[in-house]
Parts: sequence; structure tokens; C-alpha cells
Amino acid sequence: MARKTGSHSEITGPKIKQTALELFARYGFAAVSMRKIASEVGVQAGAIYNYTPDKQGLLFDLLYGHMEDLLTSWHLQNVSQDPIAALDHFVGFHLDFHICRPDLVFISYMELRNLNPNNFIIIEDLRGNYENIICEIITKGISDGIFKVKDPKITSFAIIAMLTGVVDWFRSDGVLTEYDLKQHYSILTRQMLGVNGPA
Amino acid sequence: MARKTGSHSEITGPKIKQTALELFARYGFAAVSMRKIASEVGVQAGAIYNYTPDKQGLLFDLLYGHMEDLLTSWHLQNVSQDPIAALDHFVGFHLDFHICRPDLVFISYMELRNLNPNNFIIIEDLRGNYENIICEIITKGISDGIFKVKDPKITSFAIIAMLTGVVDWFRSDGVLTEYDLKQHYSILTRQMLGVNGPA
DNA sequence: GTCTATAAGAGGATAGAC
DNA sequence: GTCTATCCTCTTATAGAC
Repeated sequence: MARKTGSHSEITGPKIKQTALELFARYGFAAVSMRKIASEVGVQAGAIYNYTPDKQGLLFDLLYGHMEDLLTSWHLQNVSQDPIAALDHFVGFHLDFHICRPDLVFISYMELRNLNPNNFIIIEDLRGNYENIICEIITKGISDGIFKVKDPKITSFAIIAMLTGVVDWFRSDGVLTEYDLKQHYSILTRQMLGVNGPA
Repeated sequence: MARKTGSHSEITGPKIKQTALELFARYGFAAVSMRKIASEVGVQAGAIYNYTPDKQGLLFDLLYGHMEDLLTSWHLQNVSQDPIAALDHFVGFHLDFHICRPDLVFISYMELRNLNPNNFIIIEDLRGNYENIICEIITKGISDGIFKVKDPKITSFAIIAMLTGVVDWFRSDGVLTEYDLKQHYSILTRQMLGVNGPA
């Protein structure tokens, strides 16, 4: 099929997103120029504007896509009614999903402040939906008399912070396998919720 | 005492640090210009260079001061040999120290990547010293047969991430008191470590 | 779809007057 | 210690050729 010289829309678009992601994660949104992104992609700065209205759009797309992915992936899971099984499932899912997307996790936390107000509200809303997932698991576990914690909301925050923090230090090519990591965090969360016994 | 007109070194210095801190936390290091800092302080941009060699120095001073403060404060504490008491003490100390310094906590995590390599190493080293404190408490608790976790290092990361994450949502003027917060996290950490019973 | 050129301004940092 | 003025580079975004 005929195509104009220098036309690469199927490649350039994703490449711009990927490059922006890496650079934002490495240097921060404000520190990365459109020229820098373009140069890494191998095009001129002007060409980027065929794929995004502006720099803000680039950031929003990354964060929105990430949260959509996260929520969609969770809703594809088949989750047990048993609180302990559901908790284990959530821990494993959260670690799996986040460990293989360290850059997205990083900027989703880091660059929230660089979203314009409208975009910020959208992302915060999706984030709230995700927090509700674990909160509801905990709430059910408490009312079933299985989990022994007072406040499901605070406990949700504690678990999410603890799990997401793994991204800061865990390396897939290190001595600790992802399987062992998940086992360890599964035990920690179970114990945190007052459940004893092996995972 | 006589003083030149327009000379305010005792005020301007601290004011620059404080303003830089607030602006870095709010907008990010790269997004804040020396002109913006100066304008907030009420001086011209050139005047800032009487207090810092460059913008990097401003960031490093904030992060270094924070870590020094943290370590010094801990070493002023009188810590029990009893692992459970020491753990509770650490949880309370960490929450107290971090809750009243949200901006410093934020940039100490966020702006690490904007430190030049030498400065980065220095801060990371201090951070490692702090992590060792809780790691040693856990290690002792395990060998005393009181804490039931496998890996003290991973558990340290989990606890620090969980506690520091509080800064993202806790507000001193909210319905939850700092006392109740500390109680709650004290129970969560105890349970996480396999210790049962009330805090 | 990508390029070059350009508009219009903001950036860090310094020099020298006061 | 602070000011003004300045250097020189980099910034986002657009216009129009190809």
C-alpha cells in the first residue's frame, strides 16, 4: 500500500506515549520538554502535536489509561466471597499489576499535581473506585467476624500504601522472586487484619 | 544597631528555604523558577544567590536538613529493649514526625530524582540509616521469639511505606485525632508482626 | 504526517551599582 | 544584602511548505 514518505502514524503515536512515560518518570513532567521527547522518538517537536493537543494531554492520557487498565483488569478477575481468599487475591493482583509498570505507578502518584483541575478530578475519582475495592473486602471480612480491625478505610490506605511501596525497591531480576514476594505480603496483610495461620 | 537599608539576612535566608519548600512541594522542583521563589519572598531573583550557590543547593539543603532532623530526633528518644514497646515507640515517633512536615516528606520522596548524583548518594545513605532503625527492632523481636515474620527487611519497607502514606490523607483538623491514628497504626503494625492483644 | 522556521516568552545564573 | 540589567539558552506552541 502506498504511503507518503516519512509517514509513520502507527509507530509514532505509541512511541511518543512510551517515551513521554519514561522521561516523565525519570526527570519529572515539568523537567521534560517536547523537544526532548521528540528527539528520543526520532521526530521533530512539531510532529508531536499530531498526536496530542498539548503536553498536559500527554500526561493525562498516561494516567487515565493506567487507571482504566487497573480497574478493568480487576473486574476481569473472579473473586471469591471468602474474605481471606479475596484479600489474598487482591494482594497478588495489586503486586502483579504494579510491579510490571513501575514508571506508570510512579507518575500516577508523582505527577497528580501537574494535572489541570478537571483532569485531576477524573483521576482522583478512578483512584477512589480502586480504593473502594479493598475497602469492601475488608468491610465484609469484619462483618463476617474474620478480620479484626477497627476502621476499614484506614486499613485500606495502609494496605495500598504498603503494597504500592514495593515498586520502589523490588526488582524482577533480584534474588527475591515475585512468588516469594507475594507470599510474604500475603502473610503480612493477613496478620495485619488479625488472621493467623499460613497463607 | 546600625544596618544598611534593605539588609535582612536573618529573615531572608529562612524565608527563602521555607518558600522554596512550599513551592517545590506544590509544583515540583523543575516547575518552580528562582524568579518565582524570589517574588514570593519579596526580593529580586539575584538576591537568592547570596544564600545558595544554585537551585540544586536549595533542594539539597531541604532534603539534607530533613533527614538530619529525623535521625537526630530519633536518637534523642529513649527506646525500650522490649521489642513491642520499641515498635510502638517507632510507630508513634514516625507518625508524629512526618504528620507535621507534609511538604518535607513529599519532596523527600518526590524530588530525589532531581538531586545530582553526589547529593543523591548522601540522602540515600541517611535514608538507609533510618530504615535500619526499624529493621533492627524487628530483627530483635524475631530472635526474641515475639515477632512472627520471615524477612525483617521487607517488613521494614512495608511498615515505613504504610506509615509514611498517612501523610497523603491525614489532616490534623479532621475528625480523626492524631491519638486515635497512632492507636490504630500501632494495632495494625503489631498484628502485622504476629503480635496479638491490645496496644 | 513530518518538516523547518518562528513567535513570544521564561529559564538559571552573573556583573556591577548602591 | 539587594537591586537592575543582561547573557544566552531553552520553552510551548503554531504556520505553512512538502
